[in-house]
Order: sequence, then structure tokens, then C-alpha cells
Amino acid sequence: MADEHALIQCLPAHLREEAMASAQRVRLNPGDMVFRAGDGCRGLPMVLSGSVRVQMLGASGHGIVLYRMGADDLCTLSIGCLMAGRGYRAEAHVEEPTEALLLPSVVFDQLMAQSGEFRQRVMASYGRRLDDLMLLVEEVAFGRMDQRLTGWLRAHAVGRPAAVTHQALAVELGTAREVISRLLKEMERQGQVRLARGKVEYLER
Amino acid sequence: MADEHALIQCLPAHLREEAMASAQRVRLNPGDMVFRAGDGCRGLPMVLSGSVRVQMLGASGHGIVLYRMGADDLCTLSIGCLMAGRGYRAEAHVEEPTEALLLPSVVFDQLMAQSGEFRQRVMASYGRRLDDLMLLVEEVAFGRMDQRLTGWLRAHAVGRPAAVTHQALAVELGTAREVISRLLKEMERQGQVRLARGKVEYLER
DNA sequence: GAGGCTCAGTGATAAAGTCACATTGGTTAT
DNA sequence: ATAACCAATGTGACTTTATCACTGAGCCTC
Repeated sequence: MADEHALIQCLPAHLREEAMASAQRVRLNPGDMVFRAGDGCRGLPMVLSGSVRVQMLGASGHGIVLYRMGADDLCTLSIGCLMAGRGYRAEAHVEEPTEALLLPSVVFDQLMAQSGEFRQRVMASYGRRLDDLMLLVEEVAFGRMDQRLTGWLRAHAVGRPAAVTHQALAVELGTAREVISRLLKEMERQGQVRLARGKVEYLER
Repeated sequence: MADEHALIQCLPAHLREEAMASAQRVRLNPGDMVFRAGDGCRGLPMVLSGSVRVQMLGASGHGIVLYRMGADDLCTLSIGCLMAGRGYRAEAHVEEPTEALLLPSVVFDQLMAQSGEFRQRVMASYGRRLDDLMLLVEEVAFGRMDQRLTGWLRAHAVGRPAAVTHQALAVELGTAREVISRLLKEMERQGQVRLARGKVEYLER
């Protein structure tokens, strides 16, 4: 049971103590929202364990999942909000019971100044996120929906059925619920998938 | 004629001198490519003046413009590549005569450690880029092509015709050339636009 | 066992993407 | 100047996605 974030563990003892002393420990439950679009940012969240989904809401009411934060991730989005002093553009939903630290921005800056390893990890984390988003842009712009859906199912619904509604899948891939319903129905006809209310199982061949 | 990047100017004198001493000055011309997909990263580029377009190539051969770098921007993408030690995923095309500095990554890290203002600006720049990409995802996922096209024209082709081909517009918006051709033709029929080979002018009403 | 939920299915139509060519305008070589 | 060439644009036919407006199905509660 890691009690500290990898980013904290990598710090020399005196900085680590200071970080832990000023950080606020947060416990979140599935369904909670960490922040909503427009919210101000009150510190830098670092996820210790669990999973948080970050998504955007389009004008049409549709949404799309941008990325997820898991153990040892930090919320790169928040850094931008802290620096620019504007609100979040996305919203974050807790998916699994999650523990997190909320680090005051002053302390964050101090750690950035004083620990090379901390800097390194933060920048790397930022790079990864940028990369994720670039891949997402490419997928959304050029990917075919049936292949994106199959990709998701292969990653999440092999072996045992995944507990997910068509609506949730639509948000996951940034499309409309009807599109998912039709694609799944077709895949079912072809025996690639087994469907039940709120469940989808992908059948490997 | 600013001789230094805003990020350099904000540094205290001794750091500034060190930065300028170790940075390599680069002059680029329209058509040059700063980096291609897969290239390794040899330092952190900072744009002094000019304009560089960063875009991705999809599997289908289509591309999409992710963002542009202009005066006083730094290439956030490169930071990720430097930190993670992997190649670029996108490619960068010079659009206008451009001057840039190439800062060794060791020096970059040193500046991050020693100047709060530098840190602040770098992180803010990162935040902006992240934000740009999130907006792009939303637009690509939910925006209507005719409205996105109109938006581009309003920003670039009012008053005098913009020198741009349908193909270039397609890459700009991440779609196929035929789609742009048809939309423009329709707008021409409705008198919203004047067309010529390699030129588009938007007619405000 | 009757409502009242949320979840899923579907027809009709519009928007966007794909493929395969036809045309056109401008440049270059003879 | 004329032919030849090439990049840019136009278009038809067809597929895939998105949108709108419903209908039907499963499940829970009273």
C-alpha cells in the first residue's frame, strides 16, 4: 500500500517532509467529480491510487474522454490552470475509489526549483499527456468508428463482459449513442460480440 | 528586431548570458522542415520570429494541423521528446522565414531550476498547448465541417484573398480535399466566397 | 402487476468521407 | 506559339457517420 506518490518518493527527505506536511489528502468515490468545466483550480492533484476520467463536453451535449489518471499520475491540466489562472475546460469523474494529494501551487513551484528528479518526472508526465492528446486527435480525425470500437473492446472486454452502456461507449469514443448501438448490433450478428443490458463482451476468434 | 526570446529576456543577467552562449542560432526558410515524425530531438527549439506549423500524418496519408509556433513560443513537443527520449510523433513545417534558438537540454534544466519566472512561463506555455489540443479534439469530434471552414476563412481570408489550395485547407481542418472543394463551391454559389486557383476570399456580409 | 425509470433498437434523412476519374489553368520545353 | 505536363479543382457514385424522432425492452419500486 504505497502511501506516497512516486513523485513524492523521489524527493530528498527534507523536501518530502515539507511536501507531505503541506499537501492535503483527499479520498474520492466513484461518481464524484474532482472538477467541472469552469471551476477554478485550488492546487495540484496527484493521484495515489484509483482512476479518474477526464472528459470534455461538446456544445451538442456530447462528450469525449480525453484521458485517464491512474496511480502516480499528476493532473497536468491543473498546472495549466494554476499558471494561467483560468478555469478548467474539461471535467474529471472518479471511476474507482481514489486517493489523491492536493499540493499547494507554491509548494509545487518550490519542488520544481529544488529537485531535478521531480522536474524530470513532471516534464515527462506532461510530454506523455501531450502525446496522448495528439494521438487522440489523429484517431478522431482519421480513424474509422468500427475499428476504434473494436480497439476499445479488445482492451476492455475480452474474457469477461465489460459493464458499460452504449451511451458510455459513445462518450468514450466521442460519437453518438445510436452509432455505437448499430455497430454493436452488427458485430453481434457476425458473432464478434455478446450483448446484454449494460454489458458487452468481445469474443476473440 | 528582438534579438532574444521573451523566455531568455526574463532571466537574470548571468543566466541569460549562459543561455545565449550555449544556444545555437538557427535560420529557417519557408518549406524547410524542423523535424519529421520519428526524428530524435537534439535540443529545445525557441522561436524568435516567424511561423512554424506542426502537423500530424494519419495512416491514410491525410494530415491535420495541430498548432502553430510563433514569436516567443517554445516547442513544448520537444520537451516531451527530450524527457522521454523518443522521437517526434508530428512534423514541423516552416511557413515564414523564421529565426530560432536551439537550447541544449542540460541548459534548459538548469534554467528551470534557477529561475522562477522561466519556470512559470514554460509551464504556462505548456498549459496553453494542452488547451489548444483539447479544443482541437472537441472541434474535430463535434464540429460541423462547414462551420469550421467558415471559421478558418473568417480568420484568414477577409478583405484580401488568402493564398491557399483546397488541399492545404483540408490538412488545416483534417479532412479530405473533395470535402473542402464541395463546401467552397457551395459557398461560392451562395456568394459567401470568391474563388480562384490557389486563392480563396471570404466575403463578409 | 402497473408505472416509471434507463437502456437499446430502428427508420429516415443529412453530412462527411472515399474512390475513381474528368477538367482546367498555369508552366515549361521545344 | 504550341504542345506537353502537372498541380489544382470538379464531380458522380457510393459508404460511413451523425442527427432526429420515435419505439420497444428490461428492471426496479411501490
